[in-house]
Amino acid sequence: MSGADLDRLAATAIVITLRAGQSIIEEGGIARHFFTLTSGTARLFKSLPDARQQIVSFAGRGDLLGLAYGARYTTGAEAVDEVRLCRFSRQGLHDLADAFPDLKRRLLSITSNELVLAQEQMLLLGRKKACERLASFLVMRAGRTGDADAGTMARPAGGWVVSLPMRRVDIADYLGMTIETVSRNLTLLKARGLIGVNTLHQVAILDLPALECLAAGQ
Amino acid sequence: MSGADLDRLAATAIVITLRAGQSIIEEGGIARHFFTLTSGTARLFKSLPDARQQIVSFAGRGDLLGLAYGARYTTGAEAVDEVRLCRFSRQGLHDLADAFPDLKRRLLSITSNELVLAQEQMLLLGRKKACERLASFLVMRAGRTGDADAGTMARPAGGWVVSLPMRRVDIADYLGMTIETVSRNLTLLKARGLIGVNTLHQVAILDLPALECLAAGQ
DNA sequence: CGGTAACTTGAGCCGCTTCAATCCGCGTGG
DNA sequence: CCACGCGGATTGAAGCGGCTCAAGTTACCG
Repeated sequence: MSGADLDRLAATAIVITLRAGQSIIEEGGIARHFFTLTSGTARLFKSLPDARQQIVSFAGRGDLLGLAYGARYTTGAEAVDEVRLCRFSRQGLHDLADAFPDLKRRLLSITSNELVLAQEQMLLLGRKKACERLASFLVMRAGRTGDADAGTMARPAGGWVVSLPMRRVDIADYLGMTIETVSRNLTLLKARGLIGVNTLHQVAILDLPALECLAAGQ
Repeated sequence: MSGADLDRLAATAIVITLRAGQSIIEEGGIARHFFTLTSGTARLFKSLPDARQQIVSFAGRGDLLGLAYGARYTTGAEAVDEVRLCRFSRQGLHDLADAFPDLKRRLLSITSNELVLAQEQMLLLGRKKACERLASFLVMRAGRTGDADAGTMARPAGGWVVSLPMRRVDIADYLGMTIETVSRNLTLLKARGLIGVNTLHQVAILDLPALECLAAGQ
């Protein structure tokens, strides 16, 4: 996006700050806006009538929300921790996309990328065992090299440190399992010496190669 | 795509016919081409080293293969039954997309659509029970209103007839379960009077509302 | 410190997988 | 035209991984 594009878009922008748990996008609602996340983490999810939930992705700083859909939002979005975002008119983007082909290329690139991630997640949900899922999740989180506030990591003496701003129930809903299974397998990975659990929301990766191996299903 | 675009693209095209089981795209291979499927059905899949497989989608007539990826194919593709397709140069498409912004819009629309379907499938794989998965699959297949040769349906006296060109193992790999569970649940749905199994590759939907209800998780 | 929400741990159970046997459909050749 | 053979599908029995339910523990916040 060039500076001029951004300026025109910025004219319709509203800055919003939300606390943990508050709703950003209502699943099935009419898609009037889209958002850019400037700080914090959000969960994008789909639900079944009896409250079963599947988190489709976590969004961090710089990510766009509410884009890849038609007239209605097909996923909901909620704040995982304190979230700041800019709200834009959806129509504004469409006008802009018509005027600036480069923007379309950018949107295509973002969407393609999300599709590849979604397909990787389908492999995880359909075919991986619980501990492989958790390993995949931790490796993926470690790969977010500080591009999001909540996903920052550093390399202290103890190894890679991964921050997990979400609660266990979010991890469970992302990996298609229960909080108990998440908890048990975290303990398991810790007992095997692959990770260290520093606090509830911070995990140290002690043996990244072994974790990657597990994540790959070997 | 306008006629002129197609003409330029067609200059690089090669028509290919494959038998059931033959490979179209090798997972992880360098992405030199893309394909349009003109008849038959293909499976797109991702694999783990120990041969566990997840089918990410089935492609029918008119679908594009090998598009939404980077330098390498992130999913493999194989023929489910006899498949005819046109092979195009990937570079040709990129040149064309730069010259004709409308094509980009089209690609974005296709990719967005696939993303929405992928997210729906994540909900299925992560949170639905075996019989709900099978019901979802059959309803989805019934929804393909004859846009693909292999997915055609008609409405005879007995109800909607859905054609399933793929084998049970493909259905299992698509729904994240085993062939035995697929088979058992087909028998179950039949016993409940929701479907009738005409042949191995053709199922009659006798109670679509009930099947949709089951698919939605109610 | 107390209170509460979130997390961990334990015990028992259930749905799906695994392993194995049988059945069916279809093509082939006698 | 029918017997045979083979790959794929169904059915059965047993085991197990993850779920459910329940209790205990920890982190966090006023």
